[in-house]
Amino acid sequence: MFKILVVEDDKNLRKLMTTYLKRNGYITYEATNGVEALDVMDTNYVDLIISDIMMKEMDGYELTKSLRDANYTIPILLVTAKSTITDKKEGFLLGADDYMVKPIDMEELLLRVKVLLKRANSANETKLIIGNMIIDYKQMSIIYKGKNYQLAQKEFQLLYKLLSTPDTIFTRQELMEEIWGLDSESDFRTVDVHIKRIREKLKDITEFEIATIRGIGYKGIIKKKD
Amino acid sequence: MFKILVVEDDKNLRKLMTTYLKRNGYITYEATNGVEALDVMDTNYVDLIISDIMMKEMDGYELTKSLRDANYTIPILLVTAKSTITDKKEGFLLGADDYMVKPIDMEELLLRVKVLLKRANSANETKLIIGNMIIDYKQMSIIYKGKNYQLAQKEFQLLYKLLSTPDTIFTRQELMEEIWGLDSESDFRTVDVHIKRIREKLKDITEFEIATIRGIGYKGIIKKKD
DNA sequence: GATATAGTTCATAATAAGTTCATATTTGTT
DNA sequence: AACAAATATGAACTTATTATGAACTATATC
Repeated sequence: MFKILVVEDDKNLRKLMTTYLKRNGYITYEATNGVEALDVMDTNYVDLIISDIMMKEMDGYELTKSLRDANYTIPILLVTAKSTITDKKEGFLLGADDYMVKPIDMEELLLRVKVLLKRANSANETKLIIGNMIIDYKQMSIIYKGKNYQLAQKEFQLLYKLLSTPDTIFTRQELMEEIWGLDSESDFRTVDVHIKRIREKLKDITEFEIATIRGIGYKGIIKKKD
Repeated sequence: MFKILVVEDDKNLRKLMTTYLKRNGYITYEATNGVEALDVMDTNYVDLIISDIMMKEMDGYELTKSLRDANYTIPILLVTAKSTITDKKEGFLLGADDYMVKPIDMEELLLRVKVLLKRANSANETKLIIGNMIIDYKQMSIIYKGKNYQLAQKEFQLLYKLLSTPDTIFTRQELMEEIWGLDSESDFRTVDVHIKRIREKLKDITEFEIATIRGIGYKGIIKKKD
């Protein structure tokens, strides 16, 4: 199910929104300002952000900007009491995806959330999203907390294979056949070396692990949080 | 430039919107109902539709539905005097992308149009602004810290392509097809030479980088400042 | 038609990816 | 604890791909 982070310092409004969202099948996280929001995102995968603009510590504009700067494409819906055109312009320019003015009509909120999620998800085709890590097959890139990790081609394919079917054991044979091709003459130990290099290059990422299954092969494990 | 079809039976409002849009660099078409709108689309390419809901002949809902049924993904912004939630729901469910209630604030209309186009096109601007660097496609110029850098045509197009969709890997094949044309007989190594010359000529600019993806192609990277 | 500019090709150097292998370390078994 | 078997690791090596410089060709400019 989709996970929505509600950033709002007014407790009543925040509760109203999360209750409404939960009742409609969304999982919600809460934060009272931008800094808290970033904290939540550090440890949880979030599909969409609904954020107030005026808040202490870090406001909605700053939150939007810092997420976009870090290459996050997550949909952001800004909410505000002010409705001057300058405010709207500011929000849109910084990369917000939608904008609603208080008082918020909850029905409309749900509708807009739905539209935003639909749009974001149809562009997520060949991506594996594991916690804070995004593995994009097409771009051959791994993004973790805004940082880009570079793997060589064989390494990347190996990792993708292991994590797209987690908890499943693959023999070296199987991995070689799929990634090197049926006719490969390379030694099976080559797989070990690649696994070693993946572990080394991605040692900062705690979201997953490649486990050795002695006598058989390897499997990808996705580590669950809380 | 972008082409916008305004579907509205109230002549005054229609003129107001088209005037405003034209003044901001859009090309506009007009229609007074859904049937006329479909006629216009039959003979003209349109990037976005702004449509009233209540109209004779074919209303905004029907127009939206018939376009979506025909698999058009063109962005549609519905405009209405009614603002009940049922109406909004109806519009969104049928596949509209945004919704505005009369009276229309023209500044806000412009903002929403821009966001919708960007989303649909993700290449809204003909200028790329990356930190201190401005890449103007029309003028084929690159300005960085007040200084002008001159690239040859092919070089410029390559750079523009890479930076207008950053972080995306392009194969030499893809780059050639897009810039040289489908039927080009030139060697793929030619791309390498151009890349080399771009890097050489723009080596002072730290805002971006062209990364080699060994075995695949190249990608543009926009470097974030802290 | 001379000159400059852009674009292409090609040979060679440089580099990164992939492989192999010898050795260290870990793991499971008795 | 001792042993065997398997895996991890570091480094050397091989291969494939890209970068580079320079020559060459086409195109535009005067």
